[in-house]
Order: sequence, then structure tokens, then C-alpha cells
Amino acid sequence: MHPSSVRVRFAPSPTGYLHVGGVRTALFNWLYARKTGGKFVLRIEDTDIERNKEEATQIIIDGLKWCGLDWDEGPDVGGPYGPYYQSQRMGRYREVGEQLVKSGRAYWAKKESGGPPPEWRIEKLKKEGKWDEDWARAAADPNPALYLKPDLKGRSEMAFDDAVKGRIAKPAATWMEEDGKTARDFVIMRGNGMPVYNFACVVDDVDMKISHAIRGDDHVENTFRQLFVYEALDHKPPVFAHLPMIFNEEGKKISKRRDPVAITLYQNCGLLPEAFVNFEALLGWSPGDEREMMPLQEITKEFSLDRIKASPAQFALKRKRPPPVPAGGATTDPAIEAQIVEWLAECLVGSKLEWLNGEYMKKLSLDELLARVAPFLAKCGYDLSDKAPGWLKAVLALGQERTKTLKQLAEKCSLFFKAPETLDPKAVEKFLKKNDGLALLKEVRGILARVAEWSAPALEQALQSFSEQKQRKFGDVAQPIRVAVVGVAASPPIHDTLYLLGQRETLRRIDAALAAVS
RNA sequence: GUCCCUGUCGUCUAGUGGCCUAGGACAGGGGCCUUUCAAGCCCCCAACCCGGGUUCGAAUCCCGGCAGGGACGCCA
Repeated sequence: MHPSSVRVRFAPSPTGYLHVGGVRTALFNWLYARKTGGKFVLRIEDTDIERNKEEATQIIIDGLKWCGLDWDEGPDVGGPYGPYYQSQRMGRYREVGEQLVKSGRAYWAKKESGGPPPEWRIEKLKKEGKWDEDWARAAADPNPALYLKPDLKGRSEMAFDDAVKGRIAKPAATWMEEDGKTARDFVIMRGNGMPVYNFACVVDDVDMKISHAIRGDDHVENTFRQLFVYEALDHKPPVFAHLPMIFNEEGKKISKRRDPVAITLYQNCGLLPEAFVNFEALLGWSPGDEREMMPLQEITKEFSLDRIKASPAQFALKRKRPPPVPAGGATTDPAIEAQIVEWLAECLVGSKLEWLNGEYMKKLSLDELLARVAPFLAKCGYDLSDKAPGWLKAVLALGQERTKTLKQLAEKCSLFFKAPETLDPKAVEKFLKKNDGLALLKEVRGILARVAEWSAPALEQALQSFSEQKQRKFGDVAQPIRVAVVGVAASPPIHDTLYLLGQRETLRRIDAALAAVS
């Protein structure tokens, strides 16, 4: 087999977090590279961000790794077409800029006094709080900027074939002045000598021999401008594939303003990366049959660009209450992050993502499960150091079927780590105060104190024969114990629960309950 | 405002002119099992945005509406 000429890239800007949309873009690029035997490149688009670049890049790298994605070339691993930070490629952009000046496709000029921006734009900028920043800054820049002249001669429209959406065309007039004849030139390098996104992106994609640009739908408009740059450079553009947007439950593009987009949030909710990635892959792509649960490897086998949907998908959460302020994006404040995580965990309940995660959790071996859940147990404050691994795994085995996230699992284990602080009054009423509950519990306590062998089967046997002897339903015996021992009316099977609690702790809790209720 | 894109159950989707009284999954409702909670199994509810064409036949093709979204920076 010939080495594939497919080269794709994920080019995030280091904003301090990796968001769910970015993960999907990265994922689809990765899938296409792995499917075709091509190369996957990571490039950091940091032309406009000054602060914490290193740290922010690391966050992206960590996030991608968590998702199980790897790259063949990138800032950390290097590669033949580096550097992979745009901030380190400035010389190259200037070089290409000069080249365009020489070939007559671009020119330096001062900002034309085009008057103030239109009303609708001012409104938008103000709404986003950007009116004072970038816009004003740029307007104030006295230095000449580099303008590219789009080639519109003899053209009525510009078009390209998108691998997802098919042919996309726009009338040439879009890039013309009011007169409908003169092309409207656009800036490719700022007055301060920094390249503009649409320019840097093309220069890099050319240099890095990118064959397919797989990116978000919101770049469709950029594509046309980039096409002009490719033309000016006399270079064949890559195949473009625009992924549909990811919407929130309001049908709007997810945003860090109000949606939980940082993937660390999902990590901290106790989601497994394999489930998260599986879920994201299914947002806009499907294998064409009825498979839902597909590990990355299996998706890779089936992946193709032409099975990507053109319509947007909702990343549906079930919001029961509004997000705590500041809403759901990235934050560096652990206390706020914790609040958002709590909120997100609630929103996840009943979602397909949660269900899928539960499915993956059930497939995990107990050893794996233990390794994954350990950080969450630690976060709950449970001391694992004096616990036997066998015991821990037995506890997890009980939780594995009953929970859908690692966070839930850790929290569900609490009954084995600490006695209930209070007994649920409703449960007490129903199972202890009625139906001879207390009396039965007292008797059972005696039996449990004298049981010969403290094992799950022996306990089950003992309780079973006790209920038979009393001519009661098993539940009449089990429920009072359950309430006494865990404080609520629900738990894993009673014999398993008691066994793992141990005899001493079981008796201690029953005594405490008897004292509290009598 | 201009341009572009999209429109199948509440949600993710299958569907590329007849296999469609539209399939699967999540959620919801009900049942079985059962010591509770889960899990598992079974059943139910639930959609082709609207209107015109084309065709023997349309969710699928065409046109027109409507609705939603996106983009329009010396942000990326």
C-alpha cells in the first residue's frame, strides 16, 4: 500500500480550555487520518493571545490525550513542517506577504476612512463586549496593513465543493464595492505586522501540505477568503469538509458564555473518555446501521467523510435549573468549577451521554474501574489506604451496575465508608415503625451477632431462614435492616451490604439505629 | 441589513424514488423479575416544517414559502 497523501490538522487557539466542539473537530480529523493512513497534525493558532500560552497549549494537549487522540506532528512532538506554533512562524508569513506584494497580488496601505461600521455590527460588538477592544485598537492603528486583491475578473460567483455539504456558492458581488465592479480588498496582515487568521491559516496549510481541511461549519465564510489567498499563491486548495454546528438545547451554537463546553467539566463529572468520544462521534456521524456503542477503533474502521450529516446536532442536556454563575465554560477557580460540575452532573442524568457512559462502565474490569474511580473516591474524602483491594473491588462491583458515572459510583460507595448521619424519616416510618419492624430488627440483631460465618451466602441463608421461621416475607426482615444500616430504603442486596460492612460495623449501626428510633 | 447553510419522534439518528402502516437508541409511560435500588427482558407513546409540482409511485427529485442557525473585523 502506498503511503497516504492525506494530511489533516486540528488548529485550536490556546484559550485556556478545550471545548466540546473542538474535541469533535479534532476527533473527525483524527478519524480521517487514521482511516486513510494519513497524518494528523496539531497546530497552535496563537497569533493573538499573549498570556499563558504554554499553559493553555498544555491544556489542549492534555484534553486531546484524555480523549485518546494522538498526533503525528505538533508542538510537543515536532515534525518536518514545523514549527507548529503560529507565533513562531511570523517570519514565514512576512515572507509570503512580501512575495504577494512582488507578484502584485497584495499591497500595503493605510486604513481607508470608510466611515463608522454599520449599525448591526456595532450592536453585535457591543453585545459581545468587544467594541472597545479589538475594533477600536485596530481602528487606531496608524500603520499600513497588507491588503490582498481578490481576483474576481469574469466571475459571477465563487464556489467550492464541500465534502459534507456539497457545492457551496456565493455571488461574486459579495466581495465587491457598491458599484458591483471593484473588488473589495481585505487585510491579510495587520498594521503591527501580525498575520490575520485567514492568511496565516492558508500559509500554514500550504506549508504543512494539508490535504483536507476538516473544521467547523462557522468557517464556511472564511473559506471563500482563503480561496482567494490560495489563488494569489497559485496553490491548489485542500478539500474542505465543514462539520455541522453543535447546538445547545435552545438551538443555538454552544458557547462558553452559557453552556458547559470545557471538557474538563465532563472529566470531573466522572465520564469515561471512551464514552465521551463515542458520543461526540455520533453527533453528526453514524455508521449507517444500528450500532450506538462503538469504541474508537471500531469507529475508525467505519469512518468516512460522506457519512457526516450536514445538519446541526444538539448536545442535549437536561437542565433542571439554570447554571450557577458564571455559566458553564472554562474557569480557573476550583470552587466555581466545582459548582458547575455539580450542576452539569445533574443535567447529565437521563441523557444519552450518561447512558452510554454507564454502558462503558459496565464493561470495565474491576481493576480498571478501581483505577478510574480512585481519584473520585479521594475527592469524596475516603481513605483507601487501609482498605484491602479485594474489598474495594467488591464494593465497586455492587456500584458498577447501579451507577452511570464515576462520580456517582464514588458517591454511591459512601455507605461503606461512613455510617449514615441521619435516618430517612419516611423510611423509618414505613419500615421500622410499622409491621413490627423494630421488633424484627432487634431479633435479627441477635442472630447477626451470633452468626457463625460472616459471608454473603451465609448471611443470606441466615436471614432467609429467619424470615421463614417468622413466617414473614423476606422484605419484612430485610427492609428494617437496610434502613438501620444505610439510612434509606434502597441499597444493594442486603446480604452483600452487610457482608462488606463487616459484622462489627453492622451491629454498631443497628444499635445506633435502635437507639435513635426507640 | 446582506449572504450562506440546515429542516425525520422531545433528543441523537437510519433512510439517497417502491423494501416505510418510516427503523434503532436515549428520555417518558406501563409490565415481568425481585428483599429495596439497580440491571435485564417485554410492551406502549412519539416524527418526515408547509404548499405546489415531477412520477404509476416521494421523507427521498424540482420550485416556492416558512422556520431555525451561521457568517459578514487589522478575533480565531
